[in-house]
Amino acid sequence: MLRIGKLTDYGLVVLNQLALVGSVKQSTDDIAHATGLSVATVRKVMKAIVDAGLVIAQRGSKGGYRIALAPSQISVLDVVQAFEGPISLTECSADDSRCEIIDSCSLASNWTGINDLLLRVLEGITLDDIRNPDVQDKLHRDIVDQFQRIQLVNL
Amino acid sequence: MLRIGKLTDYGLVVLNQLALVGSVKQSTDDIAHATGLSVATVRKVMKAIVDAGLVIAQRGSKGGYRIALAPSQISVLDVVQAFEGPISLTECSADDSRCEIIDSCSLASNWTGINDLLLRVLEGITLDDIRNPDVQDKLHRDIVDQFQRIQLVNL
DNA sequence: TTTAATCAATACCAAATTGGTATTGATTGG
DNA sequence: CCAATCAATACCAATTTGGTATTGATTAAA
Repeated sequence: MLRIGKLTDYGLVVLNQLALVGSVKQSTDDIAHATGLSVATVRKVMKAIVDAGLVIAQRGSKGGYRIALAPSQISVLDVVQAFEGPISLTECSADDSRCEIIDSCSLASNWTGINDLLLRVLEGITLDDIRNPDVQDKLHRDIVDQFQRIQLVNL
Repeated sequence: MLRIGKLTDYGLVVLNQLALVGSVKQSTDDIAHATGLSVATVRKVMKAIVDAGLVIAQRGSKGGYRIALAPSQISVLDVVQAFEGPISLTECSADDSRCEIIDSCSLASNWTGINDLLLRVLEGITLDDIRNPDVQDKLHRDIVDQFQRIQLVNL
């Protein structure tokens, strides 16, 4: 299900912080300090984004975290999926489950379509866009404009 | 938070059923039968879509439900909001709450932007589109095309 | 006016999820 | 070897969700 919990938000905050310092490694404590999050929570956040390959961890003394990709290469979808797992709006649009509502299950494919649509939108917004409000605003306006035009065509 | 639970899915299924029979009233039992949902669950579903004004209820003997608007006038956003309430992706983008993470709270506005974007997408898809796969597919393709073009512009 | 059909409101409960924290173990540089 | 650091897990309280049941209000019709 497409759901954005606090952890996802924290993830973006942490990635923003890591992007800020570039290739300088930062320890859990450093990150906790910089973001205002608790150390324990940061640890949980780090696990998700390390597992997702967005951040590189180095263990041991003088270890720490650094961002794995350029901010322009990290999409909001990447972050969301790192925390929420593979996103599907409904159970119907998930891979494994089968719908028990026999008669109306034709709707399932539609949720899937809507799901894809939202994923693409999230995929098109990068960490870089988010860190630069101007670019993000522009992106937003453009999409809205385009979308309204599309609506008209389909009336 | 934008989350689509089973009830929302059921809501769409029920609305689809009501759209199918047009202005003919249907009782809770009728709907339960037609959709395969339990009567108790249908009642819960009906409350949400009646409260949202998407369906008109008539009490008493020979009462029942009928759809309140043309399917082309009901958006997926309407249905989602009927069940999930006002949608905001994160608590940060909700009206009342304030973010405790002082340093990085500038990100909040970005979630709001992303949120708006997703809402517009959902707003642009109607019950009619969903019931007609062709139209929905076309809508989907168009948006994706447009979106990719926008991405290129912003590289 | 009584009755049966029907929706409305609410309350309840079990299960799953989420946010948050703590503990113990593995790795690494000095 | 040791101190710093990440990894893995386990835990818990609080909330949310799905699902059901119960009681009350309304209405048409006999």
